[in-house]
Amino acid sequence: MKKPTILDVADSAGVAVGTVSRYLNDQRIRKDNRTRIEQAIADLGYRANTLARAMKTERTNTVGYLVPKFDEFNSGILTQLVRSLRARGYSIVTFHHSDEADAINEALESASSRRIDAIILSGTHEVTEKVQELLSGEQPVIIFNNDVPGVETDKVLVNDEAAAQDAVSRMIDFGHTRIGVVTGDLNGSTGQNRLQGYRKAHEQAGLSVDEELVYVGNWGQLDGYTAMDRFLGMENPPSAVFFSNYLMTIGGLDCLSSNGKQVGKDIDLVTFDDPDMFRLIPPGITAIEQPIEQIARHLTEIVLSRLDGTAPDHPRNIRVNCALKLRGSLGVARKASGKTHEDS
Amino acid sequence: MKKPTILDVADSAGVAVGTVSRYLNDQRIRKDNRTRIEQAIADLGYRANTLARAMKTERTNTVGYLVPKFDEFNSGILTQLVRSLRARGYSIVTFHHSDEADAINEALESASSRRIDAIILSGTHEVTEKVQELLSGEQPVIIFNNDVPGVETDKVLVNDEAAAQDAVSRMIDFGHTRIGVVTGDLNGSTGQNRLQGYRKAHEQAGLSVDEELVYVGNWGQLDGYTAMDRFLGMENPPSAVFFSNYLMTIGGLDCLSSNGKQVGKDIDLVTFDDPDMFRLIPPGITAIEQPIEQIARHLTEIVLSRLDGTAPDHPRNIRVNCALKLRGSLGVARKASGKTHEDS
DNA sequence: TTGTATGCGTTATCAC
DNA sequence: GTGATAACGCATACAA
Repeated sequence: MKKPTILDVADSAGVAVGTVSRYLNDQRIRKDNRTRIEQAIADLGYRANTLARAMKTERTNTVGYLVPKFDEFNSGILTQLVRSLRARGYSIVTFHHSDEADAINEALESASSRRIDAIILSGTHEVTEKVQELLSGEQPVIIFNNDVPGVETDKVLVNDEAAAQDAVSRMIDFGHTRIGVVTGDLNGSTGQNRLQGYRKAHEQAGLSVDEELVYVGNWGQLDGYTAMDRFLGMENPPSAVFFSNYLMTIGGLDCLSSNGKQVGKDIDLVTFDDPDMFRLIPPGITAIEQPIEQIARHLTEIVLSRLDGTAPDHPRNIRVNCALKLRGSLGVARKASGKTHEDS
Repeated sequence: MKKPTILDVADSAGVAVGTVSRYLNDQRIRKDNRTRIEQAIADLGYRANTLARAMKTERTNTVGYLVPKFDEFNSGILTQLVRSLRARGYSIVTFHHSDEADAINEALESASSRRIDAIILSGTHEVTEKVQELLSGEQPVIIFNNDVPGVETDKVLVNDEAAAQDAVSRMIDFGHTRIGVVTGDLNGSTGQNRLQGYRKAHEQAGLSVDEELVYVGNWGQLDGYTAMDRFLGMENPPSAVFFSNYLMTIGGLDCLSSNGKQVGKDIDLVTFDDPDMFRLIPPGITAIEQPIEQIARHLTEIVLSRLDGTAPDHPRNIRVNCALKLRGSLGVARKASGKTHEDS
């Protein structure tokens, strides 16, 4: 028993297919025809075939979402996007690539082959050429989180450098002069800029950076562990560490705990990303909170306006700010600073 | 400049469309034709139109993934699924419904209208009727995590009741007699079974359950906070609490921290779900670890076999076991039990 | 093995 | 407003 088509509906309602089609697309219809069509649809359990529609309209009402992994941040964005885009009739097809070039290519080809209407992606340097190819097509591409430099398209990024600089400056304010940094892949803007913020903070304070304290990882938990392990093994270890994302921070915390070191006492710690649990890990992890809702809102707005055709011709370039959540892991006890704004 | 079609490729290669089509579908082709077609495809940047193909083949190579929210558990499963299904040419379109009936219906209608080949869903009681409708169609439906009773289809579930019972029994072993429980929505099997495990453990130990200690929440962080707050306010508070998922645990931890209570000292705590950070929250949260990889593997295997047609006629019903990770939050210090296996 | 023709379920373009 | 009909891009049965 095959799925009913528009033709079955037309038969059952005693009208022509064109009329049914017009009904489905909210065009003017005689009232009695309308009721009979609705009846027929209900009787037959008819569901419009999106594929056939897409063939004519060149619109699949589908948006691609391509990220390196579904971590807390990307899942959070996805949650919002599914909701807000679904409200406008769009579905989201997801891809993740683990930063592997093959996976990225496969995903982009699949996306292209599926004729998705737009793609939202967290950039990687690997991505550049394929994205250029996409851009030469007619599908809007929106980049978030990790920039793909040299690509001219809509972007929603956080102010990585400024946020990192601000955070590290705070660490310096608290009296730290030897601050370790664990950053992610430097091929991406995120890794680069967060490290750059770390350097700028030092520069501004007239401190020089001991390159031994700069650890370049790849965003993974293990990287954080390894980095912290190296720091702890040093003759002159850092008194505080700045982590560029939460997964590496978890690794670092794991290492500290394995070595019996106490955060906020033996060593201070500040991190990019603020998952809920950081508040609960004593003495509270000082963290840079990325405004997930805000980012998702911008993405939604941009996607929809591009698809509506109401977007400006030039690519938009949005930078959102992050908030530093001061908590015990930046030794508040050690030096009672004037304002320590904590979330309630 | 429109996207090239199979016809353009055929022209450019000097062959007929049928030949190109056969090439695309890995059928036998004369060698020289093959090379010329490949050349043409490269020249034109041709990408097969999945939609048009799907209209003929009735296969979209798309699998739907419908969950209440993209939390750590569901995101973890999704990560694995995207990878393993992509390897077989399938893309995943995601939906989340926040347990709202409207959202569920919309998602299922969208899925149906998109002619996805199969759908993997974390059940809800709300889902029942619509799922039945789907099942009467030809799309395979695979249920995981939360059962939809009365629906006959493939299922991959964890042994909720046994795992909970085991965990609570351990708590009783440790000397607890007043154990609070915070469970999720009792309309779902997950909430029901985990609570049932709690009851069974009591029964088996000859303890009666004080119904005052049973808090029914809805899986959210706030529920955990509220529950713990109520427990703490009691005249005769529980000496330990069992949480049915990690989000509620976070809420509970938050409440404890706000009230200056120490886990593993003032109160013991065991939870379903084991996100990485639970190891790091002192003194370590004793947790029931769900085997995400294993679940995802089963789901993949079932989906693929259904789509291959190699699956048995009868629905499969898989139950996987969970591991209890004993940590400090179940007062090991208080009563040194014989075996306390901790992950290394 | 290859070319040709038909149809998949819609929408859009016509006359009516 | 409505009905008939030609596309959309591909796979496939059939003829060559």
